[in-house]
Amino acid sequence: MYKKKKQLLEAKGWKVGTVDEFLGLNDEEIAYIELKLALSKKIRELRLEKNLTQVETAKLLGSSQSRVAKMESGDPSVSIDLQIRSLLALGASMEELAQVISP
Amino acid sequence: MYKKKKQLLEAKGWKVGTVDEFLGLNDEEIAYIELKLALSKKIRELRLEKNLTQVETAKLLGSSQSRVAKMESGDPSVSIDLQIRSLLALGASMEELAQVISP
DNA sequence: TGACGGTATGTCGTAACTGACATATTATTA
DNA sequence: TAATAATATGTCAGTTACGACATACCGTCA
Repeated sequence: MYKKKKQLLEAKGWKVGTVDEFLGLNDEEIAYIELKLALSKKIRELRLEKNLTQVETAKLLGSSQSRVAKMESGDPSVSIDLQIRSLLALGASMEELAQVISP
Repeated sequence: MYKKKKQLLEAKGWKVGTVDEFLGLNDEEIAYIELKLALSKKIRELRLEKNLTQVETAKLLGSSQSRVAKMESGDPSVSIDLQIRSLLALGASMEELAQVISP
């Protein structure tokens, strides 16, 4: 199974076992999850750019290390809302944000 | 008071009275609210493009008319997450989404 | 090997969001 | 004017997302 599909499923909170578990994910859901994963990567990217640990970043955001880890993995318990607020707090511009969504 | 500022404050859930209420909104918060308002407008735009009422749209989204109205007004009780999911459900592409964020 | 810094994973109580409903407001048309 | 359709506003109970904490995992360096 391709890595991207696996990530999609895992981000949805599913365990990957059989192939046809892909059924049940419609276009909107796939777009949503891909968006979340793209934001994940950008958060980690900005954090590393600034040479911050997850603990330091959590403090900066008023959050916790575990939640930062979840943000960066596209965990189902993390909303896109929080990801965007975090990116803005990390200094991302609107242009950068837009580029994450549509590179 | 300019309309945009008024919208910003109202979206934040504040009543507009005096000028210095603007204090307390930092850059990130302003960016967040502007983003929410931009998404609001796009939701209405797509809905009207499809000649849907809020009631019809609510049914399409599995939501309610009142929440659609709030989505379209950038109400503080509506998350960016819900706005994005709604836009995707209304058929918005990633490119459109990106353009909303950075026109 | 062990210790340590960084990250990942799981759980929990609380706060924020959500759909639903009631009701108010606005616009249009007879 | 009244009636009707569309939208806006307010509230609330159920759900979800949140920060916090504990603990597990992983790499690196002594």
